[in-house]
Amino acid sequence: MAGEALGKDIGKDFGKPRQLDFPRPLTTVDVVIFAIRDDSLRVLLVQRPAGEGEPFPHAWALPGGFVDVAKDRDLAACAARKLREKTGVTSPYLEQLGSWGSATRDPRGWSATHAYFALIPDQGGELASDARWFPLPGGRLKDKLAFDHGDILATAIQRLRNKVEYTSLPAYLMPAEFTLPDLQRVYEIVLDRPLEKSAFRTRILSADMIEPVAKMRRGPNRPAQLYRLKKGRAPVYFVRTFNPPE
Amino acid sequence: MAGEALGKDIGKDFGKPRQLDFPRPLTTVDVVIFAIRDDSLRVLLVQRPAGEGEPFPHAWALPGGFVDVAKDRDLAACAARKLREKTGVTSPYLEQLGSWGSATRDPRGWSATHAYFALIPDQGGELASDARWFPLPGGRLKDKLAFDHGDILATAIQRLRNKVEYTSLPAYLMPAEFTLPDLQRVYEIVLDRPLEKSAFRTRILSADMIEPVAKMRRGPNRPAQLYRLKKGRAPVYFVRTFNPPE
DNA sequence: ACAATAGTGTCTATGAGACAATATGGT
DNA sequence: ACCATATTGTCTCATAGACACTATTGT
Repeated sequence: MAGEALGKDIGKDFGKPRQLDFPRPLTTVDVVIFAIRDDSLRVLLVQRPAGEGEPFPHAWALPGGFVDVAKDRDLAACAARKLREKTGVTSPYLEQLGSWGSATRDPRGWSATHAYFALIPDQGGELASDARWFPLPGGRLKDKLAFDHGDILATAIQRLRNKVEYTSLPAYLMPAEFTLPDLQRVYEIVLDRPLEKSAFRTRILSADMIEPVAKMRRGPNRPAQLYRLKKGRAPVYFVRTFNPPE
Repeated sequence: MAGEALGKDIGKDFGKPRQLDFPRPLTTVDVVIFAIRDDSLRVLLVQRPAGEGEPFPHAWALPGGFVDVAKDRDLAACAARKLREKTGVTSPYLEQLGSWGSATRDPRGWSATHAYFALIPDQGGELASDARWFPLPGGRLKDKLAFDHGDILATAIQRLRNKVEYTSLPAYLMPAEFTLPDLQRVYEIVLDRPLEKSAFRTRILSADMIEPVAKMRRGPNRPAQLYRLKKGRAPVYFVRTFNPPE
């Protein structure tokens, strides 16, 4: 069976496929999905199944799986499909994080995963029953994850924090309409340190990435202007970082 | 034959490998190798073979090839091996660039490549006979490359230029000893614009990334202090970019 | 002395950090 | 009026950009 499937793929158009006749690594795609929930940064994890031959039974892992050469046109489409299947989100911020491949990361054999990195707004309720949002206190996850997913997650958190210093990425974690203090709070959650109100506002407003809507957020105090992301959601790169506090 | 090779990989430790019984994408690693030669940024390309069943015969391509599950412990080792085979360099700057995978990028079937990005000093003479250093006038390559290697190369150039704005990466393109004007020249070659001498020197020297050696470069004018990279070659990130000229 | 390049200093503009001051709603 | 939060303003500091100036070699 394996031979037939592989042979069909190999022998299609070429007379002498000798050079393709060697074992191929497994190919997977995994997605690190971040969202802000309950005032903290969270990552979506799924529990590994416990069937026979399944590696890391019951362990928590990044959502992902094998590339389906029939269904997936390319890697990004595969990542988008996995994100959609788990969260229903179709138009997120999705970027490639990197790839991890080695002889030992999967007990089933030499395998390589293409890791992606998604930012989505808080989606309210419904999740697949095997999925959960895990908080990341101090930018770390307590639990050990399946495969090398702990490494991949750590890399994703580092990349997110690093980019938040000088880009508009947190905008993709916001709901459709939000205030400047809301946005600042999200920056502070991700960076885990307070930012200066005044400098923050100057920077965001001069970046020309958001526009006011004709509404105010009302509460028991002075109302705040509501904004939304401008169309053409390309992330903005600032010329200077928020100065780290050493 | 194909079935036997695949079966050996699959059936090793598990009783019911049903879930692995599907076609696997091809897995390759490609390396974008940059160096400065003759006062210009160059990339190392190799010519595709012309045997039967070979895709893109005679076309130029990035050095790379299939992951060898017997020889390569992991992806980085595979990339380092390919770099070593083509250039003899063993201790370069090597980082992951990203991965490209789709049903159509290789006529032999669904394939994914893990692309790496290397910076090496100019190595003087000897190259494999199928390899050549191509200049990149204006940050572009005239020739069409095999597969999607043109896209990969363009991404690598963009990443290099972007990082050069705020990191010490060009240091890895320098020979063991170099002067500050030498280093500035390399920055200018990569960025394709002149930089201010004074600001450049202040920035590099305060970054604590190089140290003077007890020698001067002599010429028909004032001698220049020679420097070398400090040990622990981690790249330095500056807190501000060189201001782009808009 | 002169050419040529190495290296330093001076002045200005920009934007962050600190923090004070003001604005505007609900109660 | 008072509280709480939003929004703006003021002052200082660090660093890039522009550009002038000084230093040191070979010829």
